[in-house]
Parts: sequence; structure tokens; C-alpha cells
Amino acid sequence: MSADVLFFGDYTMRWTRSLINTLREDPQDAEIVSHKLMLRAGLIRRLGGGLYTFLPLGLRALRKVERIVREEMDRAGALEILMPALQPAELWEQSGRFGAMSASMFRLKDRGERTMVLGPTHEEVVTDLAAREINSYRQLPCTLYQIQTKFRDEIRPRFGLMRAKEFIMKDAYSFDVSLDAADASYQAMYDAYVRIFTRCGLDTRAVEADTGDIGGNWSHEFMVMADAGEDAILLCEACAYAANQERAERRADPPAQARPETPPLEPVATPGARTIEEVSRLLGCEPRRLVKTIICAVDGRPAAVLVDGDRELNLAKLKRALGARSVELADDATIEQATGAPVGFAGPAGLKIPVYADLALRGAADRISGANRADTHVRHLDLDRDAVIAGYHDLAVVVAGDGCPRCAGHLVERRGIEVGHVFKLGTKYTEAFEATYLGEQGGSAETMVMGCYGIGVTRTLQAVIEQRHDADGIRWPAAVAPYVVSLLLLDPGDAAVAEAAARVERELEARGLDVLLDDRSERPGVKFKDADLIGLPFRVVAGAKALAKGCFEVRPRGAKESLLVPVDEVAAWLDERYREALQETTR
RNA sequence: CGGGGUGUGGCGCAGCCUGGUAGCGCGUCAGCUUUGGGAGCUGAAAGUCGCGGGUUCGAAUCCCGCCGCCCCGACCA
Repeated sequence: MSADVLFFGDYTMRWTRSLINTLREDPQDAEIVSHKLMLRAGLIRRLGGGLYTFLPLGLRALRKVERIVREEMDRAGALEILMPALQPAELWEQSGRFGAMSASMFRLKDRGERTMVLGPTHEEVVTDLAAREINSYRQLPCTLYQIQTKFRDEIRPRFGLMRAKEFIMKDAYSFDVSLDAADASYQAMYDAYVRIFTRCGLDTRAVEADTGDIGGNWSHEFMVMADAGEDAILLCEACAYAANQERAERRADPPAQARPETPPLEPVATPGARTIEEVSRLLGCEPRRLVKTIICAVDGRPAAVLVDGDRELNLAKLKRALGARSVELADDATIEQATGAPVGFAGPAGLKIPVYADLALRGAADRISGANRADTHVRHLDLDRDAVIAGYHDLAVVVAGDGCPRCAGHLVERRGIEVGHVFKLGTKYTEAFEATYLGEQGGSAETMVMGCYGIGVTRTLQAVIEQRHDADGIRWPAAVAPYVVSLLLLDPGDAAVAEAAARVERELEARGLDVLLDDRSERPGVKFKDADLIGLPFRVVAGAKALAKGCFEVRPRGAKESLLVPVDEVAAWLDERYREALQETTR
């Protein structure tokens, strides 16, 4: 009697029937560990740049994440819907985002020459829906969500599922009668996100974030802490302050009290020295002594922005500080026109355009800057004396060691993977789509207040692996694992072993624990290696050796030693450990 | 879009500099032996050497053009 004749339960997946092809070596086109492991463990396969097929094993894990998301959304009172991925372009013209987001949108025309887009997100569609379906305060608050494929023409897809052109997202949208009510909806989603990521076994931090093209005035990103993350995050070592680098603020240290008497401005020849580095080396001073002068186009008009020579300008903060619609670095022609000098020699003294300065420059004296003349800089720059500053703002990119804006502590920098993002949108979209309701007192229609909430589902799955692996492979958290138990049939030809394994398997199935049965005619070492690689939470070794003592060997993934458990007790033992593991999903 | 790298059976690579008609490991298939941490032997299938053009008696190899993929940067809900 051999194992392939059967007596295993209907729901058990046999390896020989599973399309699980593991790779012994790292694929050449994968860089980060989670991407390598997803390919090696046979979870996904690449079709093209930023495009992946989910194989059966990967899809099962994905469905587990989706289920958690769904349960927590439902628990938070959100209603699941499903909107089209294919959308008419007019909707995007109505919100004014057709231009703003066009670069990253896939567009196409139908046979009637109507322009369509493949939805990168669904604010437009859902707001249009809300405007049609919601008429009364009695229907509010209302939060709608969907789990759906999104399309974005990423400039550079990378790291497998981390940044793909097509990916699965959970997007939710709340509609409320007032700002206060919207705050409650926001908080409900925030809390749901904390539960979702905890259940997925992830170590996340919610950080303050910029709102970008999506608009609105307040948002948090949920970051999975990981060195491979694409985003820089600043955390206070003393308090709870956390923000992504785009958003992060810093404490303004008070200007020096005793200001040196600054000698008059003095031009100094700096032929060919355009960069901070070149000038400071030429003049033999610290980069810090220089004032970096950056010419920007603020809503199309030139302006100068000053930061310390050793600092970077944060365009997002500049945009917010000035309340501008768009801010970008000026092109060379604009710079030459605004400063009267080639690029690299700009300075605040004598400029005719508005000059904004980083708050660290308040009271700056005896500094060096460009002279607005070719091959020339000036010494002894005193901002109060020599320049007209239109305003001081926190404009520099924050780095580790900067002062916390909320307390006396200092900031540290870490990397993170953005898996979720919650926004308070206000009325940007509801106004554009006239999403209004009639209030309790009747009268004229009121505009709904909106929030939106995204989770990158496919990215979350990969982030789990990025955070939960070891040298041997994946270490799935119980709640996300594609199966719960790897059952290794070591002696398929041994009828007693096969029979006992089948009994254990049927008991596990009866308890709702999914089993992956390794019924291949491989040597034990191969099965052990693959079990480690695939990383299911528990491994049961069914072999003649242990069965001689009436036992199977059981081992949680990552544990050093196996335990001998009597065959009759294996299922109950695993069931108990599995329930425990579901409870403690965070490390 | 700029910079760098790379493209050779399913996967990982060598061969290219110095042209002579393709090789290694893994995987796959068959057989035998093996069986507790990626087995051994024997045999087999599988590659228009990314695509197009050029040079040459002859091109994986040299030259030109194009494309894919990966990394860095810019960009990004």
C-alpha cells in the first residue's frame, strides 16, 4: 500500500498535485530578501516588469491577508462594494486630477474613441456614487470599501510586489456630516488598521505623512519597519512623535544671542565653484558656513529659498508653508534670469524675487553665499542687513539628530515600507462632485466631509515576509500562512506510517487546520529544506523511526528541537499551539 | 528620463578579450542503487546564444541600431 492510493482527506493539498516549484538558488532579478523568498518558495512568478502571477501557494497567503482586512473593515462598520477598474476620463477631469495624476495613469480609448483610464485609485468613482446614492443625514456616516486591482504606470517598478504596475489594494472612503464626525470615521479606520497589521504579524508604526496629490489636510502612513523599506522615517527617541521624511518637522533652536559684528559684504572670486562642496573647499570653510540659495518655481513664479549649506530643501514642506499649488526647482533659464548669473552663484543679497528662509537661518550673520554674479561669492553675509526675507519657515529636510518638534528629545532615522495610508480629505472631492445631503433641519444641502484609507494588500503580504524570515526561509505568522501544517511523509512506502499520517491529517482537517502533505518520493533532506523555505508555522514529520514509539515529530517553524508527540495527540497539540499563535501575532 | 550593469536549454552561470558552429551545476524524464537536512551511477530530452543589420570563408564572440530585465538617481496616494 503506497501513499498515493489515498485515504487522505478531501481538503488536504498533496505536494505532488500542488504546482509548488521551489528554487534552490536565488533568482537573478530579485534584490531584497522577501522578493527572493517569494520566488524561491513558489509563491509568485514574474510576467513582465512590475507584473506578477500568484501561484496557488502565494494566492492562499494573499487570501488570508484579504480575509483579515475584510473582517476588520466589516467590524469597523464599513460596507464592501466593488467598483470598476476601468473608468471614464471625464470623472478625472471633474476632480481636476486628470492633469495631476496623468503621468502615472494607464489610459486607453474604447472603440468609440472615448478616453478611459485604468483606475490608480477610486476617489472620483466613489464620490460620484455617494453623490447619487446618499441624500440624507440619516444615511450618514457611511464608509465604503473594496478590495480590488489597481493600476499605476510606475516610473520604476521594483522589489517584486513592493512597487508593481498592477497590485491589489483595499481602499475605503468615509462620508460624514461634519469635520468632527469625519474625525470619528478616521479614528475608526486608524484603529482598524492597527488591528489588521497586528493580526498580520507585522511590526508597524503610524507616522505623520504628507498628503501629496490626493489632497486633504491630515494623514498617517502605516509603516512596516524594515531596512529594505523605500521610505525614510524619523522617530523621536523620547516621545511618540513619528513622521515620514517628507513631512517631518524639527525643533527650531534659538538663534545665537551675541551676534558678531559682521564686516561689510565682500565679493570673493570663486571661478568655476558652483556647488557647496566646491565653494567650501576653495574658501577653506565648513559647508555649514554657506547659505544654500535654491531658485524655485512657486505656482510658476520664481522665488529663492535659503537653507544652511549642509542641508537639503524639502519641497513638500515649502509647498505647504507657502500654501502653493505647485512647487518645483526652477530650470536653468529661470535661474539665470532671476539672479543675473549662471547656475551656482545665487545668493539672497539684492534679489528682486521673494526670498524665503529656513528657520535655522533666523539671525544668520557672517555667512557666505553666491553673489548673483558669475564666478563670484560673497563673505560676511548678514541676512537681516543684506537681504529681504519674505518669511522664515521650517523648510529643510530633517535628518537624524535633529531636535524633536514636540519635546526636548532628538530624532532617529529608520526605514519603512508603507503598507497603509489614511487621509482626512475634507471636501475636495465632495465639492467637485456635489456630494451633498439634507440635514436634520432641512434647508439647503450641505457638503459631505470625506476621508480615504488605503492598504496595499499585495505589498503587505510581501512586507510580512520581509519582516518574518530567517536564513532558511519564510516564517509565516499563523494568521497569514498559506497552510498551517507541513506534513512530511518520510516513508511513503511504509503502510503503517502512511496510515497514521492519514489519521492525523483527517483530525487536523476536522479541526480546521489546513495541511500541506509532502508526499513526494524525495529524500528527507529535500523535504526538510523545502518545509523550512515555505515556512508553514508547524512541521510534522511522519516517519517510521518515531512511529516505532507511537509518535510523530512536531516542530514549530524556527524552533531548534522537534518534540515527539503521540500520534493520537498530534492534532490536538497542534490545534492548541495554533490558537495560541493566532493570539500572539506580533513578536 | 539620466547613470551603471546584464541578456547563452526551466533556474543559476562559464565561454566573448584573442571569431572555427555551445558547455557546467541544478532542475526535468527513464532505469538501477540509495533514504533523517538539498544522494550516487547510467541514459535521455531540451538552447534560432534577446532582436535586427553589418564585417568575415566563418559570429555567442567584432561593429552599428533596437528591445527586455536589474540596480542607483530623479519621480511617486
